[in-house]
Amino acid sequence: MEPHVHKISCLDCRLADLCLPYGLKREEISQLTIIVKSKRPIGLDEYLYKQGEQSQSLFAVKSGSFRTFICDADGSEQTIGFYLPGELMGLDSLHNGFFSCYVVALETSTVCELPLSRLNELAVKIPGLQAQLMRIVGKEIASDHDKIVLGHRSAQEKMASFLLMLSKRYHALGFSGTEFNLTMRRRDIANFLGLTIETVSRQLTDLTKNGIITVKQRGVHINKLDLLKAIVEPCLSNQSYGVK
Amino acid sequence: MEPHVHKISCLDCRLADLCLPYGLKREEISQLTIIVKSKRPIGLDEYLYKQGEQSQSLFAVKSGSFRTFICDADGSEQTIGFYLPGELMGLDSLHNGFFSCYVVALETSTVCELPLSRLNELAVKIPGLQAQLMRIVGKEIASDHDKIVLGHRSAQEKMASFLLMLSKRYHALGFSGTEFNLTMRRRDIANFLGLTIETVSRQLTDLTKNGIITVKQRGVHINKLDLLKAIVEPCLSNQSYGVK
DNA sequence: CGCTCCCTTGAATGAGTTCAAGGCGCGTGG
DNA sequence: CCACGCGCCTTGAACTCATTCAAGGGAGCG
Repeated sequence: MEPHVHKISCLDCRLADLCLPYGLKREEISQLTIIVKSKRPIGLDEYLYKQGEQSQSLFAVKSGSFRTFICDADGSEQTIGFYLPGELMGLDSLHNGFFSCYVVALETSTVCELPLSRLNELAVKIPGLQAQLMRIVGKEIASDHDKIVLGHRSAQEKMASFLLMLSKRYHALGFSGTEFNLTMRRRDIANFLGLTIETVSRQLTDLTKNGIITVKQRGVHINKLDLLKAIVEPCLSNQSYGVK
Repeated sequence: MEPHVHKISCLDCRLADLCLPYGLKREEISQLTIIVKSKRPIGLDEYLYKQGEQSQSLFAVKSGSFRTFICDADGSEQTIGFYLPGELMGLDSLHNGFFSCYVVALETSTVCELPLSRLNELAVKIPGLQAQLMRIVGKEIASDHDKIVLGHRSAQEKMASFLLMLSKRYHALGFSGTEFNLTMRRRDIANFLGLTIETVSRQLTDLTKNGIITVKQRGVHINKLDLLKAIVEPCLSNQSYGVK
């Protein structure tokens, strides 16, 4: 028996305002819903797509989380980032139609598939959709710039930034911004931040000793958000100009 | 007397194939030309736009070169990248309508201004323009990913990558890929790569001692392109899948 | 229970920074 | 035309932060 894939309309999706439908009229969202393909859940360590594959679609995270990384010539991974619900994956493929990254699930996760051909058709008809797509793309670029800057910072600043980045994103999703689970392994964090596992571990220990956070396995509790922000402060660009 | 600004049509521009007009029909390029505003030249160290300013336009480099950077809370600069002719600046502002970077000229340079309102109108009418805009945006994202990865590399690899990146881009512009001038200062290179000026200097010296390059002031000659590539090799993602 | 994977901790090493000094090229003004 | 001064770049030596190497603890699972 075929597993039944329950299709949720973008109209009912609680992530709509963080995702493509933001700013669209009900009627327009209905049209968007039509082109969205639901996929079966992606399991832990399962690939959503691979570097070099031809891209037919973009993907929005419906639930769970993903890690995206590039593979070097010698086969070693370079984690580029993490995706949480509401975020759009596959934008890198707009360049030439091929994915330039791997995307792998950090837990059992679900996605909405957006076939590019149909998305482009619709974007021409719905200017608001085009606009939102551009906003999302611009956000991706701005966030990549933050990552570039972060790469030049100390281990402590990297670690603090990483935690704050997650805190903000979980908060925006309506979850707690001070208590959440790290769905990625330490080595993923280390690889993402350009540090070793040992350094990540030591940084977490230091933050714990200072009473700023409490860590229990993958679980993190931020006790002193202000102190965490104070660590990151000097490397923050003043870029909160009217952010949505 | 008003300085006369000579307007060159995109039809005649030798950069057209590297810029927005790529893939458009002659008729469509004419329409694009109409919305392009020529601006007076930008002088050395002059700003094209600043972080926090409202964005009305994107800008294409017509001649010269630019540096883009973010300012920290404490006022220190973080160079994000460099722009050469044919490249599009201001994509980061698509996020929320405000520039998240500064852009400053590294030499006397000229740009084409593309008012966003008119560009968006036109993109709806010309699907090919929309497509090319998306390709450019995707390229920006892919190149940002390369920069993130580069941030985790050794000083030698960073330096070699930087030179190769310039080599490729100059070559694509029809200039020599093995002999060119660095239009940026050492401190800009250092800041971009997340190194100190001293380290950049030492790396250049090392490459010179190995006979790989010859440096005279801002002038660089790559003697052994293959050796330079060999240094970068291990950090290259296999991402030349059908690149234009 | 014993394996494996994940994470932590400690000590030695090293790449890149910091600090300090000096050289080179270029514009300015005598 | 030369002298001076300033910015830009290079070089050397000491230091430091993160890495590397090595060992051990703890959770989850067959």
